[in-house]
Amino acid sequence: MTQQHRRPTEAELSILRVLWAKGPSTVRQVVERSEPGTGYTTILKLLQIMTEKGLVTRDDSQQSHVFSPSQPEEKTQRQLVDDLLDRAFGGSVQKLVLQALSGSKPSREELTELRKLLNTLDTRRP
Amino acid sequence: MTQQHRRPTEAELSILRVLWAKGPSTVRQVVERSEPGTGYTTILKLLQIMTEKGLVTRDDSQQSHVFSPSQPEEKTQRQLVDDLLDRAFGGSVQKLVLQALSGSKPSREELTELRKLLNTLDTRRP
DNA sequence: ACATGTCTACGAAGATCTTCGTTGCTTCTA
DNA sequence: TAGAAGCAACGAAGATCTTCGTAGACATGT
Repeated sequence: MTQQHRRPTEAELSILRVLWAKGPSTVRQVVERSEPGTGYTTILKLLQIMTEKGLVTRDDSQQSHVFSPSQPEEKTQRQLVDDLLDRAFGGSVQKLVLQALSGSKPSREELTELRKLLNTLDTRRP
Repeated sequence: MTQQHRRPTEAELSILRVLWAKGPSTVRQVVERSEPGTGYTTILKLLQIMTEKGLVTRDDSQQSHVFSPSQPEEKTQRQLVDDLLDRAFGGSVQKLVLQALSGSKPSREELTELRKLLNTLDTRRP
């Protein structure tokens, strides 16, 4: 049975952000690398729950367990985008991209990059 | 004081989807226009809460109140995208667009549309 | 007037999420 | 070796979200 992944909650996502940015980490490291204000046991508990859910994997060969994301950053991000696409945009990628871009006022460089991206997707087409 | 909008919850968003698609609606109409399985009073309660939060406005001049989104669809969508951008993509529009597109395998027509969109944003540049 | 149907309001239960205190185990150190 | 420090496990409280039963207001038709 493939463990189906529920969308990470708010607090879970903030932990995943740390693991993505800083790599595999102990509880203490996650605490230090997070925005201050959240207690040690809170983060420990969250990591335990995330382990149960399959969001992270735990290496307990050492005294202090080390946690890693169980999926690559990109895969989780894609799930989140697909989810938002369904829930708020009726599946229209175009609308989503439009809102993303209109909010951020992208630089000319970013626009150029995005054009390249479109070209890549186009030529890669089956 | 401007009522600051918290991100709509799951159930709230599914009601907003109906109001966006079908226009101002009574409770009964929202029920009929939603996926079946949710009771009348549940949706009534949600609309009451959404009214308190300022997510919808209520016209109670008639016997059956009529609810409308208090913000245009696009504004709420942009808030949701900006939010996801912050929470999951470190603010990188590019990454978000990449994931959105790689998930959906857009048609050539869609890609053309997106190019037009990029051009528009480019020439509109300050 | 009364019964029936429709409506809003309200409260509370159940589910999920977040937070942290406490406990007991292990490791370090004086 | 005794005490202190660091660690995971657990349980439970509090917050938020979702669901619905019940009650009361209002209209309609007989």
